[in-house]
Amino acid sequence: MSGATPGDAPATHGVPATIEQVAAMLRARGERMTGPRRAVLKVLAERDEHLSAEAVLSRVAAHDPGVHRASVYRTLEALSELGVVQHVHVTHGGTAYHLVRDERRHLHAQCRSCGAVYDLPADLLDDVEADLAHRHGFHLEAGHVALSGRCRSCFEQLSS
Amino acid sequence: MSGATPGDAPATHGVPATIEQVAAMLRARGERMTGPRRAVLKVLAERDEHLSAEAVLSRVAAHDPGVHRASVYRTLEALSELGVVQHVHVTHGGTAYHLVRDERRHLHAQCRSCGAVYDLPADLLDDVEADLAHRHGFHLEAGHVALSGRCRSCFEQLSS
DNA sequence: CTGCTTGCAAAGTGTTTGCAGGCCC
DNA sequence: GGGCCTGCAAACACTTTGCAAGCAG
Repeated sequence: MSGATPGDAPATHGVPATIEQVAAMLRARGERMTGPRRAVLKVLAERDEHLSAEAVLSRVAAHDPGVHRASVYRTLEALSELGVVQHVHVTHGGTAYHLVRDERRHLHAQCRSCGAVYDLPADLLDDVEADLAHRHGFHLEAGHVALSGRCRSCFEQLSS
Repeated sequence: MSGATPGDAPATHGVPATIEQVAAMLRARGERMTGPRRAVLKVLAERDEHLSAEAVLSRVAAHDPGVHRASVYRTLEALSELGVVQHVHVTHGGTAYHLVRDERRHLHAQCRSCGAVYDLPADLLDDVEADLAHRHGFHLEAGHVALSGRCRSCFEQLSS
């Protein structure tokens, strides 16, 4: 028995619910759980938002100013490779990160005008994905970049 | 009568076929046709490729080393606003540019692994576009960012 | 103690901007 | 010859990297 909170599954794979589960996943690959990594996970878990690396940094820094920018970038990359974090490329300011949650799988759309990022149903592009795979051999990963366009209010503003 | 090549339409709007037509479109807005702009248009017309700003610069520089990087960026932006050039955001190295051609309207997909950009049928996302507009008020501009995924060969390489 | 991770600082990439002079129309 | 455009250089935002020390397991 480990020191995991009662009710936790061992979870050395799949979508983890606690920091200790992520720690186990890291150790299973010969990697380690550290202060900065814990801090980044906490920030991502606190809010269900799409945070830029810089936004993660400043929230981490609020509680622990010692954590360096480079460590945040390296942590986000490590957690992405683990499959615990997903990153989405957006056009405005780089890359957005969030925890992977089974219940919350979704796609992204970004407004070209105001930069806001919206969540879309996960299955929106399923048909297109199948079509691309069969007809072109291209394996779409639809969640990896935000679709671009105009949100309702920006669109109306353009017409007026 | 302007000095346009015989057979040219006046074209102060729509998709132009010659540099003089673009010049007319610029003048109609109080802007000007210049050496650097001509050079950029020539480079884009020579190849039906997706060129990065830096690639445009180096091809322009091959014939006219005096043209500055900043002018290429400003020209590409000016021509985009005119509607003569389209830009597509790709994840690897920034932004890709190409001339707008009615016959060649298309979407883009980029391989996450090798970075190659593929053209896709223009109507691929028409249904999704209509759906998003009606149900979410989001007006998709599907050609503005490249869809992401893995091309056939990179996908097969991952599985092996 | 082994070696994965960190903090630091510097470099890197792609792009933008302020300014004085130059050239289009 | 008015003012849009240019070349120049510096700044910009975001991200990556080499290195020696630090800490997890």
